[in-house]
Amino acid sequence: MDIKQKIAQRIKELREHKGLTQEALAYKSDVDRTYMNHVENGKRNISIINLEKIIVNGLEVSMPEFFSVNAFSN
Amino acid sequence: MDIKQKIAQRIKELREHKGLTQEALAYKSDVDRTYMNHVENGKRNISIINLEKIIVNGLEVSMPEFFSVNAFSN
DNA sequence: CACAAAATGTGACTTATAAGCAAATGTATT
DNA sequence: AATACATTTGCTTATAAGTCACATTTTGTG
Repeated sequence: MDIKQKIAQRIKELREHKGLTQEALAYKSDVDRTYMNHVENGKRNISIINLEKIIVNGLEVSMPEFFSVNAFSN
Repeated sequence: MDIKQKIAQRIKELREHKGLTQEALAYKSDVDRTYMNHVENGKRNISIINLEKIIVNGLEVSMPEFFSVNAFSN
């Protein structure tokens, strides 16, 4: 699986764990709802600045926590 | 410190630990030597695909290892 | 069930900017 | 001063960011 899809999956996993809609997460992350949807479907080669906004502001986890061994090894 | 600079620092740290030049790392990562330099100086908002190439192909570490707690928490 | 309302997904498009590269300069190291 | 490594500027091209209109799917309520 490619990195865009791993990112996508991880975002979705953490978003659902927090009980947020894509729209709510987008709002917290300060990105467009449809952009959030694209990312969560592995359709965007996101830049590190936008990714960090989603991780830190939106999902409220640390970078190491987002890129956990379980989610990203292999 | 912003995320670009954290990435920059972490790349430099791991590159030097492996005893590679910027040029050698660039070659392994399949990016331009000057681009590698820009990234390592925190001047580029790198995309996740290029970042992964540098981490996995160039530095030969996993994503979780790159984004270790020590390097990225706070 | 039916059918609204909420949530998610899609494709296409413009604008902003990342990617890539060349040429030249800077900075040691021998 | 020659070699190796790092840095900088400036430019073009490729593509990420951002948004819209609309479609589809899922969920809650009578």
